[in-house]
Formats: sequence, C-alpha cells, structure tokens
Amino acid sequence: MELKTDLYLGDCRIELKRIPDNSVDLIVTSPPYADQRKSTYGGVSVKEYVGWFLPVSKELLRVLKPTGTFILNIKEKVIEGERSTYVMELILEMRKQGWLWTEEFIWHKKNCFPGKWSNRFRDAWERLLQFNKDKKFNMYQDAVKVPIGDWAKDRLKNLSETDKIRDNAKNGSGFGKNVSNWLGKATVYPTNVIHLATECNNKNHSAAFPRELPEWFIRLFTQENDTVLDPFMGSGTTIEVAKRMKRNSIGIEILPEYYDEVRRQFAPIEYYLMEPAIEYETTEYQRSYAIR
Amino acid sequence: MELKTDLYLGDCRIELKRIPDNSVDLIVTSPPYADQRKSTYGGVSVKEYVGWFLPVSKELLRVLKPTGTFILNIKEKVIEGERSTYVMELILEMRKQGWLWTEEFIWHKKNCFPGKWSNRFRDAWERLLQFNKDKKFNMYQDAVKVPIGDWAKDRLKNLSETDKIRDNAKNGSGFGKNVSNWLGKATVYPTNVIHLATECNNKNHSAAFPRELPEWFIRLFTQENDTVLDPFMGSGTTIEVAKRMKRNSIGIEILPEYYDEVRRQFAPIEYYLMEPAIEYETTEYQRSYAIR
DNA sequence: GTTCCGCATGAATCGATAG
DNA sequence: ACTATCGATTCATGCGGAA
Repeated sequence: MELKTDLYLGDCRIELKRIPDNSVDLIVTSPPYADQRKSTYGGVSVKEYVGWFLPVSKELLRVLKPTGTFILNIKEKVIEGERSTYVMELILEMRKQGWLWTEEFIWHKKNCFPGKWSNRFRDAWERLLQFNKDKKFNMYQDAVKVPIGDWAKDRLKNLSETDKIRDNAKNGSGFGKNVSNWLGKATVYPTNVIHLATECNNKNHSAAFPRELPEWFIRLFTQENDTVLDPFMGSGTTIEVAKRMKRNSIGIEILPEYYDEVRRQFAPIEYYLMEPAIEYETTEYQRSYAIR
Repeated sequence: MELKTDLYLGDCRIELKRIPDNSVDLIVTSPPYADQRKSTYGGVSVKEYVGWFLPVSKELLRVLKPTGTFILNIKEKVIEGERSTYVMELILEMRKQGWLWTEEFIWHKKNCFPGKWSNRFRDAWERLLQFNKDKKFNMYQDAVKVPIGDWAKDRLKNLSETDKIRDNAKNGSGFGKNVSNWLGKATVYPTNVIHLATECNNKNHSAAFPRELPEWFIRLFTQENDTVLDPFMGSGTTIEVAKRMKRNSIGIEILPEYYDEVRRQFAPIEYYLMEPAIEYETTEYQRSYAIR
C-alpha cells in the first residue's frame, strides 16, 4: 500500500477546508501558545486565544473520523502572578462544539526551563488534552506497553547506538522505543503521566516537541496506513515520525520558512504535485505537496 | 511558645465561622471528591459540587492571612467516558470570589491504583491547586530544596582548578560556561511536579494522602508556630504532620468516627476543653477540643 | 574506541526601566 | 497609569571535540 504525505502552506483555518469529512484517524498538534513565539508566529494574545482557536477545532471535529482522537499539547502562561484560565475556557467551549474531553495526560518535562522566582518554582509540565468525537474510539494499548522493573534501565542504555533513545524508564512511565527489544520481558500498561525531556539539540531547528511524544500517541491511537494530521506542523516533527511509522500524514504550516524546510526534507522522494485549491492565495511558494 | 491543636466536629461550612479573620497561614486539604453515589462519605454529586464548595472557599478566604496560601488537592472523576469539568468551573468561580489561582502543582502518584480499561490508562496524577489572597505571600523555598540531578555527579567531580576560574562574561545567560559554579552545590530548587507514592498500608483508613504531601507544603509555606488548617480533616494526616512540625493546627471533620479517632490520637496530652459554640447542635460527641 | 568535559540552548517569569 | 522591552536568574540535556 502506498503511503501519502500531504503538505499545505497557509492558515489552517482555511487549508483544513480542503480535507474531507471523517478522513483523519489522529490529530496531534502543539499550536503556538498565547503570547509565545512572537518572533516567529504573530503571537496570539491571551484574550483572543479561545476565539482564535475555536474555528480551528471546529474544522478538526469535521475532518476527524468518529473513531479518531485529537491530542492537543498546551500550557497556560503566568500573567501578573496568576495562571491564565484560557485553557480551561477552551476546554469548556470545545465541549459545546461537540468534543468529548476524554482525558488529560501530563507531560512531565524533565529538563524544564531554568529560573528562580520568589513566588513560584520552575514549570515542569504541560497538558496533553485528549478529545474525541465519540465515546468509542480506536486505542491500541498493547502498542505502548512498557517494561517493568529496573532491568529496563540497563537494557535501554545498550540501544543508544542504533537509535537515539533515552533512558526514560527511570521515572516510571517508561517511554522509549524499540518495543521489539522488550519481547519476552514482562511489560505493563503505562499511565497518563509521560516523562520526557525536550529536545534541545543545537542542530538546525529546536523542536520543543520531542519525537517520542507524537510517536507514543501514533502508536497508541493508529495502525499502519492510518492518517495523522498536524495543523500546526512547525518543523514537521509529527509528520516525520508518522511517515517513519508508515502512517499517512497531513501537515499544515503558515510560515513559509518552516513549510519549505519540511518540503525540502521530503524532496528526494517527491514526485506528485497538487495544484493549489485557492488560486488567489498563491504565493511565490508552492502551496501544497503530496508525497507518495 | 505553646503549640495549639484545635479540633472541631461538624460541617466546616458552619464550624469555620468560629475561626477569626486573617488567622491562618496555610490551608491544606483534600475534600471529598464528587461522586455519583450520594450515600458515601461526604458524597456530593457532580452537579452540586461547585455550589457545595463555594461557601467553604468563601469562609477559607476570610480566615486566611493575606500572606497565606490555600492548597487544594482535587481530581475530576470520569463520568460516561469523559473527564468532568467541575474542577475547572470551581477555579473560575473561586476567582470570582477573589481568590488568585497562583499555580497548579502536579502530584505524580508513582504507585497509582491498578486497573485496566479499554479506553484509558491508569490515572497517576492529581491536581494540587494553589490559591492566594494576594500576589505577595510567604514562601520558604529553601526549605524544600532537593538533591541535584544525577548528571552533576559525573560532571562535577573532576573539575580542575583552572576550570573554576573560567570567566563567564561573554553574553546571554552566562550559565553553563562556568560549571564550577555547581561545585559543592548539593541541592537545587524543585519544580511544580511532585513525585510521591501513595501510602497504601494504613492501619485503619486508607489515607490516600501521603504524609509527605502536607509536609512538603507546610515546609514551603509556613514557619514554626504558624497555623495550619484542614477543613476536611479525615483521619488527620495534615494535623498530625503539622503538630510534629511544630505548627499550630486546626482540624474540622464532619464524621464522628474520624473526629473521635483523631481526638483519641491526641488524647494523652489533652487538657483543655472548649465549650461548643452552637449549643443546639451538640451531639453525644464532644464537639471541639483544643490541645496544648 | 570509550569516556570525559565544554558548551549552547531552551513554549519561563519577575521586576525595573523606558517611552 | 499603562504597555513594551531588557537583564537576571536557573538546570537538564545532547552534541562534539578532547583525553
């Protein structure tokens, strides 16, 4: 079976309209947080945030299959000494749209941003909100079982050669890859707390989103040949992981720099070109690509 | 200085009225969670939960000192496959009362309740919501410093003398250039993710509240001779810890069984008896005690 | 070839200073 | 007053060059 990778350049509130109803198995995304990354993205203000996001989530609800899942990575910032409430308000509004708020996973960031303040400690966690269209959805729990006990620590260390793998089992939730190496070992199901460090590799792009995060959810909520969507693609971590895991993928990105970078990354195997659907919006950049 | 332990039997919405304004330094409590079954202990239905709690939080706002802190341990239940929203609604309503929602700590329960469901994993975390009356509050961060991460052990043990005087002038954060800053540093400040196991083998009651939890917050937010309040005392974990840490404490409990148990626990040193303030509500049980 | 060490780099937050 | 910018603070991690 042929795998597809579709890339779109543009605002996802518009580009999502090109995607058919009920066609996506998993949405994993990390939208720009409020007032964050102003230098790269425009920076959505805290006041506008819910209103800005709701049209997106409405489209996402449309394109997701009834058996599919939406994972939203987000965290509220501090304003004048208080945690903002826009994430809670967003959840409440999304439920009115028809989303079910199924679960909240915690991403424990082991290497969180440093700093010291008189009234708070470092923020070491983010929300991974799970939304669904239906109470019944696909979940392949066996795909993310983790080894039990301390032996995993040594076991995982020895794999560092073959693949970039971290010693994640230390903290309990264990989260590495290479499940095949655990064959024959006792495994247990993980919990809703995920321990991972952010990737701060000084190579090209700094992906605040570690690869293991989309990988874990892709394993948990999809099978091969399913379709994964990231409407805020950024540097394409989710798309890259999905492709490697033999899932079809769709990425949307508003910034040409990121879009171009991801497109270049997949260039060697690219041979199919889609025409832009909205002609008056074409730019000097190719607006969308399908890679097979 | 003499330490005091005040115990009240009754509904905290009523008993709290006996406590003076601005007299408490720290409130740590774990109220009965919302439940579908009303018959259970303190059983409050999900629908009623916010309305039931708001009169309590209003009284707590009154008795707390402006420099004090309120730590609320809570987690929403799953109902018909969805996480309930009453905790979010409660936060929004408490802000309307005048509370500041300063921070949300995560309690990672390392040994969470076992079980398996087709649509979710085990729940391994709870919220520890921090509320304050004022942006300025007492926080004794040095009291809860933790051992430095393992990475430092290997990296710091073999630093030469020349390394220690390396300049870190350049620009930017200036950290990392001078690793020798960390020589002799054994502890760092913690984050807002707290890793604790639940206490499983309690004698009588399963106090899901491990002693370390109130202990950590008492260390962080109070000094000796300060006053700690738990309006849902239960089996008295918070009170016991506060007493051991030389803090004055106030405990309120609605169930005579629990109240009596805690009272018995402190009986050997009990010599002061307070008269009930509300006579028509007296029961066969002694309604309040002050222990010095 | 291993192990060791220098270094850059973070979805941060506060308070002071500047326009 | 009210907003925008800037410096100071802090610590875990991976990479790459050195021992």
